[in-house]
Amino acid sequence: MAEQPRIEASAEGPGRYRIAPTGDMRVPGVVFATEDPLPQAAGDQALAQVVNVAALPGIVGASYAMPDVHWGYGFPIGGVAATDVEAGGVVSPGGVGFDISCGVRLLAARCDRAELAPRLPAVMDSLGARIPRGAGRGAVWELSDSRLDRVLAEGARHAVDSGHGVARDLARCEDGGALTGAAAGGEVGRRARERGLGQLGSLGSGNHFLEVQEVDEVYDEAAAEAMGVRAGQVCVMIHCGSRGLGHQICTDHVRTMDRAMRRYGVRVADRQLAAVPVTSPEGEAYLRAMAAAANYARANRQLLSEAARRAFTGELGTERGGLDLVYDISHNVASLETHRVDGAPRRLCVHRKGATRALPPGHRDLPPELAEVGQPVLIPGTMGTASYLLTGVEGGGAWHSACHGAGRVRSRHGAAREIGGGRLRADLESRGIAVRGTTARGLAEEAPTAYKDIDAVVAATESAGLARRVARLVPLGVVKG
DNA sequence: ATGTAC
Repeated sequence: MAEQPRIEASAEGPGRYRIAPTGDMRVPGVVFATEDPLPQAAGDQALAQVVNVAALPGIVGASYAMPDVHWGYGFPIGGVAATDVEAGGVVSPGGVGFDISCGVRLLAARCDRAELAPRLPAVMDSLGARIPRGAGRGAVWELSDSRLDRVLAEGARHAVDSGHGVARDLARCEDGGALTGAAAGGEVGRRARERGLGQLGSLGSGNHFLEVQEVDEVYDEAAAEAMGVRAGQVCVMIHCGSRGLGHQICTDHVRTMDRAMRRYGVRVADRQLAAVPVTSPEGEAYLRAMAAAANYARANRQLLSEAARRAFTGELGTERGGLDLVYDISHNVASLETHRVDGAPRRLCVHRKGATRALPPGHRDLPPELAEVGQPVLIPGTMGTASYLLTGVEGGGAWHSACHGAGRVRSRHGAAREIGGGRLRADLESRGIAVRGTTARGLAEEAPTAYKDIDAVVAATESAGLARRVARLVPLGVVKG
């Protein structure tokens, strides 16, 4: 176990802690938190990982940690790191995570809680029957090889073009629903493709979910209205990623980089930080494969949205059951962005792993209808707890990034030992939250006690000036992966 | 997160 690094309050403002550069660190560590900046889990090495990331070739600014930071593979989950592409900056699959483009989508229903209430059990049953979940195969849309190619290249756009959604959906997806520059060749290996064929339109497992929610509180009426949500409204939130395809791509490219690193003279503090220069053939190949997996994840959330729409319209009719996309955003991805560094614009490879992009009002990457309010930032809560809709703010730190969720503080095993799934289900149902899917063990592993308090994480994110609250959502029903 | 171990 590495020694816990020294961390101190930052002079740059409230809600910030700093790890001064020592040893091989090229930049400081910056941890955003209101109090107790140390991750709570016993043996959690997240801060040591913040230090390791600070030593990556080409890193600029700082090695950042969001308020929900916890221990991950190589990089901490809740970590943000940018490298200077033209100054030998590296790209690392560990800085994106195994679940490439894991993310969240929020849809707004055309009804309120009271209108839905009599039909909620039937809607939940229909969702339970329509939403593939759990490990392994199961898909809303079984793909042929050529269809998979289109999904990898065009993401949610191909799903919509094929009748799975409406054109307006794409305007409300980050990057218009498709990252450009996705792999056209062997960067996505045969095993990754095989795993992807049978999983498009599926939740997966762990903390992934589809929830029916109610808008519990609105903090900014104007922003909420621009985004298409209002108090009392029913919403659907989907949290999932690129399933086995993204996992296999990460595995394959970590192995390739682990072998290639020496050739580029890249030395890292932890083998799990395997990295190569962004401009190297291996770096470019990873970014193309990552984009393909990101497109798969976006199409995955699009297909699940369609399944949810069928469940809602089936029970509520085509008018009341309509689901309008609020936004779709990833929290596990690297992107090439231009930012000012020491006063000059630089091309950066920004790794966000368990961190959400949070563009401020007026940013040119926003669609016109969101230009005034900023980028919607979707923060999924833990089962049975609140979720949040935030928006990016001017001057947001960490290259315009925010948190991504509550952040685990107890292992799956530890969580399951603490509370039985049966009791948890009874607790949820006694609070009027319908649960469909998963096993007792699956429920117990995701117990709210295994996570930080989402309200506190979001408050810390806001007070650190990373993003601000637009609305809070609470669950009415959950379909667990 | 993950055909929860190559």
